[in-house]
Amino acid sequence: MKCLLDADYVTRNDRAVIRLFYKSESGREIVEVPGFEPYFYAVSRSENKKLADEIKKLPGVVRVDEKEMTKLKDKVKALRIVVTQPGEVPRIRGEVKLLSECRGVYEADMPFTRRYIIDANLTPMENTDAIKLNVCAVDIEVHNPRGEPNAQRDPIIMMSYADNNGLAKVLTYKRIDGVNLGFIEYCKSEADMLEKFVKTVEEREIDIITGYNTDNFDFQYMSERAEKNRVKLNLGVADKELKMERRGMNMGARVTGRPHVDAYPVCRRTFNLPRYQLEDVYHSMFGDDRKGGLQIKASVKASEMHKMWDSGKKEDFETLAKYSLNDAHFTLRIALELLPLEYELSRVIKQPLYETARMSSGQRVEHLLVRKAFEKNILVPNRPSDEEYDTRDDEAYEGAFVVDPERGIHDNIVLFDFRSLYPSIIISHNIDPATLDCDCCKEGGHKAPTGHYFCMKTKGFIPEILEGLIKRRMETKKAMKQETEPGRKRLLDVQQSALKLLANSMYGYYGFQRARWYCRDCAEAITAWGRDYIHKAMESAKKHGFNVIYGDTDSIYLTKPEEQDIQKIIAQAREFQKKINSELPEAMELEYEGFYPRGVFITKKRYALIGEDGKLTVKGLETRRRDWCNVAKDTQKMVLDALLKDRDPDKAANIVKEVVGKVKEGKIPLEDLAINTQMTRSLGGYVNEGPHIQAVRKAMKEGMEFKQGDIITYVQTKRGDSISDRARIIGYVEEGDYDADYYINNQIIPAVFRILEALGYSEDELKGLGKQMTLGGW
DNA sequence: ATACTACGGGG
DNA sequence: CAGTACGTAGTAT
Repeated sequence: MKCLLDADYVTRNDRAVIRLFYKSESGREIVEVPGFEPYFYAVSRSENKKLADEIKKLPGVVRVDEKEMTKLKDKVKALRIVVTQPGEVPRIRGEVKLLSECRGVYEADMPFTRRYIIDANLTPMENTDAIKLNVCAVDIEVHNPRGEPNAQRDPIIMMSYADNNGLAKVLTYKRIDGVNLGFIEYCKSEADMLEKFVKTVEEREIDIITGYNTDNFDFQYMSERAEKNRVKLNLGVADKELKMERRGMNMGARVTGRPHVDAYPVCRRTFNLPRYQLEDVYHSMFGDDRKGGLQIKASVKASEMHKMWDSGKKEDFETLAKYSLNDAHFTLRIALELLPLEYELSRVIKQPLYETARMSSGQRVEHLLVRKAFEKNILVPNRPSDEEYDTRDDEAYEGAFVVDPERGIHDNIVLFDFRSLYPSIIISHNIDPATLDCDCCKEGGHKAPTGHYFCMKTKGFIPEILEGLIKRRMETKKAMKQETEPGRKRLLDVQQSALKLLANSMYGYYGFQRARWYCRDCAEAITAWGRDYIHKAMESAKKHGFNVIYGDTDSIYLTKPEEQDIQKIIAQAREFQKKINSELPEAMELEYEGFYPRGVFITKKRYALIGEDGKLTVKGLETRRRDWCNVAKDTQKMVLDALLKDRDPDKAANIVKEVVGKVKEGKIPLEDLAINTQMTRSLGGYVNEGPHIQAVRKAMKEGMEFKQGDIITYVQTKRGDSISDRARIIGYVEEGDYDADYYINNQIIPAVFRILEALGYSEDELKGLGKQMTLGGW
C-alpha cells in the first residue's frame, strides 16, 4: 500500500527519468522510471505521409507514427511525434507548425511529469486513511524596522514549527536573561536557525509542509536569506533544495517529495470571507476556541515586531515567541482541517497535491478533462491564443440570470442555492461543444431556448464525465448514510464534497475564457434553460408567501416581512423547498444555504449580510485594500455595522457626516490618510505614472531612494495640479497638510456611498451639504 | 472610451 | 522550464 506524494523528472545521459515519491507503511520510497518518451501531436492538411516525412527530418525527432483520434466532432489520423527530450518540445513544435502541410499541433504544452502521470494512469494521494502522513506548519518572523521587510537587509528573527505528532517549537538565536520558555530552541545564528529548521523537517519525517502565504512570503524570504547566509535549504526528499517557481503572477514554493501546501490560496477558494488574514480564517473556522494554539492570547502588530525584538525585555521577547508559535499552531489546525479535501481533489483530478492545491476551479476541471480525453483518445484542444482570448472577452454573454435586488435593508433572509441545477441541465440536454448543432439532429435534437440544439444520438464527452461524477457522488452519499464509523463517514463526506465541487464547476468552465473546451453557445444554452427553472422556483416561492428580494445565477434570497417568528419562517421555507424539489427533475435540487437575520442589498452583485453568529458576508463593496486610506476603510466598516448590527441607517449617515466634518477641519492624523501602493516596476518602466510614482519622483529630488517592489506610502496634499501631482511621500508632509476634498470625494464617499445610496441618501447629504435639491426646490 | 496599474495574504 | 492567475476598480490620457 503506497501513497504517491509527488513526482518530478531529472535528465540523465540526455534522457528524462521520471521520479515518483511514495510514502508506504514502511517508509519513503523513490521510484525511478526511465524510458518514458516525450511526444506531441500534429494534424496534416491532407497528406499525412508528406507531413510525417518532413517532420522526421527535423533534429530531435525520434519517430513519427499515426494514431486515430477524435478531434471535436471528427475522427482524424493524428501524427504522434516522439522527441528526444522534454525541453526540445517547444523548438520542435515551432518548426512543425511552420511546415506548409501542418494544420495544427496539439498537446505540445503539457509538462512532462503531468504527461507521465496521465499516460501511466497514476493516482496521487491514495490510501491517506491507512498511511499516516506527517504534516507540519511553519511561520517566520522578520526584523522589519523600516516597515516592509527586505530580505536583502532584514534578517529572520524567529521560525516557528508545529507538527501533527505533537512537536511545537520556536527557533531563534537571541538569548535574554530570565526567559524560560520550554518551546524555544536556541540557535547560534540565523544561518544555524535555517539549518535547524531543515533538520527538524528531515528528522520528523515530514510528508506535507504547510504555512500561510508561504508561497509569496515565508519561503520566498527564507530562500533569499539562505542564499545570503550561504546555507542550502535542502527541505526536499533526497536533499533537494527548495525551489521558488513562477506560477502566473504569483510564486509557488516547491519542495520535492514533501508537497508544500500553502493554506492561504486554499482558504481563498474554500471559504467566502471578507478577509483572509490568518486570524480571520481561524476564527471563522473554530470561533474563539484557541485550543489549537496557545491558551494565551498574544497578538503583535507587524510594526511592533522589530521593537519587541530590539528592546531586550523579557516580556517583549516572550510575547513575540508566543505569538510566533501561535501562528504555527493556527496554521497547522487550519491545514489539518482542509487537507483531506485537497487530498481527495488530488485523487479525483489525478495530479500531484502541490499542483492541485494551487488550481482554480477552472484548472481543476480542465485537468480532469485532459485526463479523460487521454482515456478516450480525444485530441485535447489547444489553449486560446491571446487574440482568441480577446475575442472571447469581447463576446462576453449575458448568461447568468440576475434579478435586480429590492434595494435597502431586509430582515430574516433565507438563502437557497440552486447549483446542482446546471449539472443536471448539462447532462439531460447533452450539452457539449461536440454535440452542439450536430449534423444528425437538425430535427429532433435537444432544442435550447437560444435556438441551438444538441445531439440526441451520441453522448457528449463532458456530459458523460459529469454523469460519472454525479453517479459517484450519489453512491458516496449512499455509503455515507450507511456508514457508522465516524472517521470513515467523514472521509466519505469529503469525497462527496470534492465530487460536488467539480460537478458544479463544469458550467463555469464552458464560459471560462482560458478554457480549452470553451463553448459560449453551451454556456448560454445552460443559463437559458436554467432561467426557466429559476423562474419556476421564484414563482413557487411567491405562492408560498415569500418575497424574492434577490437572485443571482443559482441562488435566491427570500424574506417574509409579515412573519416575525424566525422558526416559523425557516419551517415555511423548508416546506417551500420540499414542494419545489418534488416538482423538479430528480437530479435537481434546491438546497437550503442558510438564514441571515439581516442584509442590505444595493445592486446586482453588491450586498452585505450578517449571519446569526454576527459574521458579515460582504459582496462587491469591500474597500479593504492597502491603496485605500484607513479613514475610508474604517468609515465603511462603521457604516456596515450601523446598518446590519443596529439596523440604523441614520446612525450610519451621521457617522459619515461626522467623519467628513473632521476631514474638512483638518483633524485627521496623517497615518489614517496614508495610501499604500506598490512600485511594481522600475521607474523607467512606467507608461502612465500614477500618484505613487509621481510622489516617488518628488521625493527622489530630495534625496530619497526607491526601487522596484517598494511599498510607497503617500498622502494627497493640496499642492499641485492633478491628483498625481498632489501626491507626496508621507515623510515630506506636515500634519494637517492634506487635500480634504480628495479624501472626501475619492476615498470616503465612494467607500460608503455605494452602500448608502441604496437607502436613499444623496452624496451631498452625506457630505453635510444638506438634502439633495429636487427640481421642485428650484 | 481605452489603456494602464494595482489589489489580495505575509511582517 | 512541454504552462505564467483572476476579477475588478481607480487614474491617466
